[in-house]
Amino acid sequence: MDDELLPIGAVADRTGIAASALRYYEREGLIWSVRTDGGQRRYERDILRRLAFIRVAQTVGLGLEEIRAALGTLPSERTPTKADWDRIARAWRPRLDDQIASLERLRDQLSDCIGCGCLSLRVCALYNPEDGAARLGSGPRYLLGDLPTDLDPA
Amino acid sequence: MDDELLPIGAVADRTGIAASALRYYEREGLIWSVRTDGGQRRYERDILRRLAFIRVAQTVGLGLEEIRAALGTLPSERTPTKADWDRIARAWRPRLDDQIASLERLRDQLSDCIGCGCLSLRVCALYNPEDGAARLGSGPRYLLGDLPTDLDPA
DNA sequence: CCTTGACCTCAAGTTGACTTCAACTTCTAT
DNA sequence: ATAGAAGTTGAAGTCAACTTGAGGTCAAGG
Repeated sequence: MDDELLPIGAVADRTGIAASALRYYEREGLIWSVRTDGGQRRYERDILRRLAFIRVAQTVGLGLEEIRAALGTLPSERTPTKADWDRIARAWRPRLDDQIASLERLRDQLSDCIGCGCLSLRVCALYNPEDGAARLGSGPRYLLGDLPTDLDPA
Repeated sequence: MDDELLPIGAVADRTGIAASALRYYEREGLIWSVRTDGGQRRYERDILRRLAFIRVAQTVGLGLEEIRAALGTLPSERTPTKADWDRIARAWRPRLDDQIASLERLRDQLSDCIGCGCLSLRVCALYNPEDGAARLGSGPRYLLGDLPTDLDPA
C-alpha cells in the first residue's frame, strides 16, 4: 500500500476544491491536517469524505457556520461511521423538502397569479416571507423579511 | 382622486423594499422616478408592479443584471400590459422546473447514496456541476464548477 | 547538489446586493 | 413661520466564501 497521507494539491485535484479553499476551511475549523517537518499540510484520506459532506451541505444551502456545527456533532474520538454520516445527512431531508415545496408553490402561483396579471401581494401571496427558497445571495438581505401590506399596482 | 405620485417612503412601505434599496435600483437602472422641484423622488404607481416583478425574479434566483435585461425587453413606449409581464414570467418556468428537479435529484440521492455510506462522486454523482440548485451564495465561487474525478474515501 | 514545481503565510481584494453614515435640504402640518 | 419628519448625496461599510498576490520555503527527480 502506498503513502497514507495526501498533500494539499492531491486533495484539491480529487475533490475539485481549490487549495486556497482548503486552507480557508482549516482556518475556519471545518477540517484539519497534520504537518510535515517543513510545515506542509498532509491530509488523511478521511478528509475526502468530510469534504464530500461539506460540498453536499453547501448544495443543500447550508452556510459554513451551520456545516461546522453539524460536523461538531460527529464523534471526536473515533472515526465517524456510515451511521454517523447518515444521521446528519438525514437531517437535511426536511430542509430539502421545504425548499422543493416552496419552489413548487412559486411555480404554480406564477401561472395563476402572474398569468392573471394581478401581481398583488395581498391577493396571491407570491412572496412568502420565510420561504427557504428565497435565501439566495448573501449580505444584508431584508428583502422578504417583513410582510409587505400590498403591492397591487395602479 | 388623490395624488398620482408616491414619495419613496410610501413605496418602501407598500413593497417592503427599503428606501436605500430603491435608490440603489435606480442607480442600477432597474427603476426610475420623477423629481420634485426640491429634488425628491416621486414614483408613478406603475413602479409597484415593476418592483413586484423584481422581487419575484430574485426569488427565482436571478441577479439584478439578468433582471435588468429582462425588464429591458418590455416595451418602452407604452405601459407594459398583462401580456407583457406574462411573457417574461413564463420564461422562468423552465428555470424553476430545473431548480426543482435538481433539488429532487439531490434529495433522492441523499437516501440512496449517503444512506449507503459511499459518498463517492464517481459512483453516485451527487454533485452535479452546473446544477442550478448549487448557485447559492455570492462572490467568486468556483465550487462545483469543475468536474472532480473522484471523492471515494479510504 | 540543484532546480523546479508544489507549498507556505499574511494581507488585501472580489462579488452582489445592499446598508449605514454624515451632513445637509425639503415638505407638511400646525 | 417653523418644527420635525422625511428626503437628498456620496463615500464607505457589510457579509460570506473565497481568491489573489507578494515574498519566501520545501521536497523530489535528475
